[in-house]
Amino acid sequence: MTHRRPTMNDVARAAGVSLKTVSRVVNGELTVDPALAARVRAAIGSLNYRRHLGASMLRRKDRRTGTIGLLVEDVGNPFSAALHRAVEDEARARGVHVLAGSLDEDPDRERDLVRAFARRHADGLILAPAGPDQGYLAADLPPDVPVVFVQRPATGFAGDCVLARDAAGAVRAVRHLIAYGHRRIAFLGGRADAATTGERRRGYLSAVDAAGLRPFMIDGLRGSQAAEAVTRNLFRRPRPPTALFTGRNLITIGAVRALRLLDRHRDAALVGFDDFPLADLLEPAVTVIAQDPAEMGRAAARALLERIDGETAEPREISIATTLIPRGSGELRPQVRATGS
Amino acid sequence: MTHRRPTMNDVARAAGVSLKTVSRVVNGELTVDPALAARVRAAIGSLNYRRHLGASMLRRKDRRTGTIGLLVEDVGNPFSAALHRAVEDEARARGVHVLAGSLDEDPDRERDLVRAFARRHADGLILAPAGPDQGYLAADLPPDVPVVFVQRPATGFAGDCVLARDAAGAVRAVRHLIAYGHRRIAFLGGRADAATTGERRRGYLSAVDAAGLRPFMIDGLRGSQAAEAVTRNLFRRPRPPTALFTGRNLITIGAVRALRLLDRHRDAALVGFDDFPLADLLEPAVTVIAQDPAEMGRAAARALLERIDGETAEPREISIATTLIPRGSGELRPQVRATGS
DNA sequence: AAATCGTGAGACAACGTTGTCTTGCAGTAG
DNA sequence: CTACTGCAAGACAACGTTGTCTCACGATTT
Repeated sequence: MTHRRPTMNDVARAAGVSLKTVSRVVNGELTVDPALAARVRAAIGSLNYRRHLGASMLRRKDRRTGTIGLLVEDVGNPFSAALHRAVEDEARARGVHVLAGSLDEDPDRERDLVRAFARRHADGLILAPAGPDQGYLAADLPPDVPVVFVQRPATGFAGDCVLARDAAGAVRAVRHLIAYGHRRIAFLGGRADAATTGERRRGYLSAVDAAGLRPFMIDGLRGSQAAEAVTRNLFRRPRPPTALFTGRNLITIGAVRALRLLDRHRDAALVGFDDFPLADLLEPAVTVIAQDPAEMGRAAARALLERIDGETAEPREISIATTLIPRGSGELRPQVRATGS
Repeated sequence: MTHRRPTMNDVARAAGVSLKTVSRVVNGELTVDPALAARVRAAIGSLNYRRHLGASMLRRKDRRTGTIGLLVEDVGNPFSAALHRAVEDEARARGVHVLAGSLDEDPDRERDLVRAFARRHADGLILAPAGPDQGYLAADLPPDVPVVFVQRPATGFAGDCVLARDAAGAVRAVRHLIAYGHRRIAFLGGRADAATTGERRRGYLSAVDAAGLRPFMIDGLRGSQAAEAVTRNLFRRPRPPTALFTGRNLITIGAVRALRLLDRHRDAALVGFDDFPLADLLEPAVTVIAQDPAEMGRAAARALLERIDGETAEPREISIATTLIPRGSGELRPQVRATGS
């Protein structure tokens, strides 16, 4: 006799009851005599029986798998990892598990992973959109599987959406620098097509405009090294900026490296979007507009779990505040006085 | 008519073939006339049919789900996140998806999550053991589901094991400090029952012994704040250490904070186990024994996928080298000359 | 005391898919 | 021209579970 997985039938035989009674006990129905139920549970224990999830799901159509999918930019970066962790905590409190995947800003990968999670019967999805359009979700996802978007808004599919107040945060950063006397403030932004970058850029522009300054933007930076190179070039120009506003944590780190190499880290001001670990231990410590990835994760998970529990209200947009954390680098005053008025 | 999920039968009717033929096409069997297969595929496309994973798994017993489970200490910490990312990349190349969970060093949670993943038919598990014994795996996991352990060895269950050379790395760190003239070297370690801490402590002790020095250990630190507090107390003593060797990244960071606050960061030497982002940008930059979490993740994933593909050799132990990265903090010489011989 | 009700427990079918067996048909050898 | 082979494609059962229906039995009502 080979190592066969025990079935409800085996349990029923061992306990001397019918198959159906075992099913009832396993599903916690209360219409079973306690003595019988105890016998069944004993048999389950001694056979080490586990219900076959597939068979169960096959029979009952409404069945939840107790799994949600989380699709973020990169499970390895601190922002996504913190969000993941918060989602996991919130889910765990409800007995729900989390499947996570990294998109790498690749729309094809986004669609692939959505399909994969749909096949695995995820009860719902938390998605940080990578592609420009999420219309495909209607076709790839069963109609009763809700999606909550985080970080970036979605196009072409309705769902709750948890966003940081990107534009407001950017305005705050620029005003802060202006308050410290800066008039040449450069913006170093990420990929041009990412919605977050767009919002931050918009905030930068409007604040710069409102103050009557000339905007100075470099867009489309992909990573820390690109940001470092660009920053070094920036300070070779005849009239370099006196302050930098960087659009995301990797760019901020690249800028810090460049300023350090150029030995400008004590006079060029820097405010970064996104907090990052150890920002407070650098010299000078880095002033940031902090998002709250944990709060975003919690909010997204809560919204999703409510939808899964049947909430049918109109999709909401939940926006999570950003905080300016002054640490030093953003409070440096310009060294070279502007010659104008 | 309600929104019913299309079945193979629906596809068969639409394509004018039998149910079984659809099954053959879906499973890529080659015994189907190309013209028929094309008709079937067209029908699948127009109905947007997806095979019901549960029903499929129910019927074929050998079926892989294409999912592996990853159980790490905390998906939010940089080490685990990097490992996760590497596992995901390696798995993705084989079309396999990754379910991840955080254990928080809690043995109960470890067992819970293993059960949860078993229920979801994970094809295999990568586990960084939290508890002292993994004997329960034999009962909770079907006999054909392989487990690969990372970071810490397992007890009571056979499986491949991917470890960093913890003891060797610790010896290296201590020798490095000794070479720079230190004779009072303190060790700040993590939880006493974690195998990694044990190994690192062992390495510290043997290197200190070999040099004829007196060991000086503080164990059981849980996080960054505990490490910070302990370090501050340490330097209030009459003869404080001239060098610190810290047992993991969170402890290193706590120690850095304390040294900074005490303004000892320019004279007390520090070598940390585990690299961490921005260690090179601190002042002084932090010398570390770097593990290679990405390499560990890749090795673990490869080993697991081989096992899943039927590899049956004896369990291997794969050990991944650590690297000493000198950056400054570990090359500070002791300021107060020892008065001895 | 007969009729009614409520409740616990079993019989049976069905979920969507795949393994096995059978059928039908064309091609080929005798 | 018959018999046999090979192969594509269909018929049917089975996987392990749960929904629905039915039955038996004791308690309550008339």
